[in-house]
Amino acid sequence: MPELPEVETTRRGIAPAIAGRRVCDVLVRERRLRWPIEAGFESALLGATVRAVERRAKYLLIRFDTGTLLVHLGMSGSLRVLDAAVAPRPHDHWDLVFDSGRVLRFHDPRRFGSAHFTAADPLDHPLLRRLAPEPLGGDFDGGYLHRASRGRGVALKAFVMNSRLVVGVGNIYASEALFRAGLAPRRAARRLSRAQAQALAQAIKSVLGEAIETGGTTLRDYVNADGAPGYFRQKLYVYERAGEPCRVCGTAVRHAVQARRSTYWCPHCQR
DNA sequence: ATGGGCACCTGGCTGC
DNA sequence: TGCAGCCAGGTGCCCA
Repeated sequence: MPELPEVETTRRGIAPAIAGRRVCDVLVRERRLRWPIEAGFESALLGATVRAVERRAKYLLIRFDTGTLLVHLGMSGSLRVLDAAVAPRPHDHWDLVFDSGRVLRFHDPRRFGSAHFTAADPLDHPLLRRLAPEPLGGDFDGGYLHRASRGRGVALKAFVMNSRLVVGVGNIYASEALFRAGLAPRRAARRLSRAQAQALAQAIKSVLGEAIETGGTTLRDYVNADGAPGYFRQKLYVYERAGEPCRVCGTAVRHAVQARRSTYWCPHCQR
């Protein structure tokens, strides 16, 4: 499912519902996620109070008075806030029940998602420690992108999806950002001019920012904290539009597989 | 260091 | 109707 805009939309949805609330029950139905849920998960969270809900890359950081819960939604995960009386469905793997009578429920059919509790600084956690800058932050700009691309033979599509370079750009928004920047996905990173790097950084920021404002992209099963889909799909220029006319020039959108992931681009608008 | 491929898992769709 | 095959918003890890 989710790339950065969908995770951020989830964060904004769950934060007001759980901030300041205390966990009065923890139910784990399936421990076999990407990494098994540790044995101490329930006892660590029981009785804890939510201080804030933050995001780093595609991880949600639910900060409690006692530590931090790191949640990743993988490919098919979602987090919803429901009335605690609502019966769980298949693939609802764990619940945090709050003193408000609401439940934070993690749903993930493919189980590529994860949940870790840590009492230490979450930014020092092995999963977060080596992550690159946030795309919407001030550390990420054309100059940074241009410097990082020097000597790199990798294709631009894979380059912008590399979480050691910049986080949060997944398969949908990589294609969309390259379209907005007018850059062909198979061009080598080292061939980026300074101006093109600037355009690409700006395109990444604009596409992610606009997707967040629209509630993210729902292709198949993504839903926000209220169970509603995102509407950015209607604004996609190329993703899953193979053979359809480019919204700018009318040329048929093309599709190819790069590094085992589908890539879409307009052969006329992108060079 | 860099780049590429694999693995993890379920469900939905396509085509024979 | 049944079923095999393929594909899907991610990413850590292993290999050359």
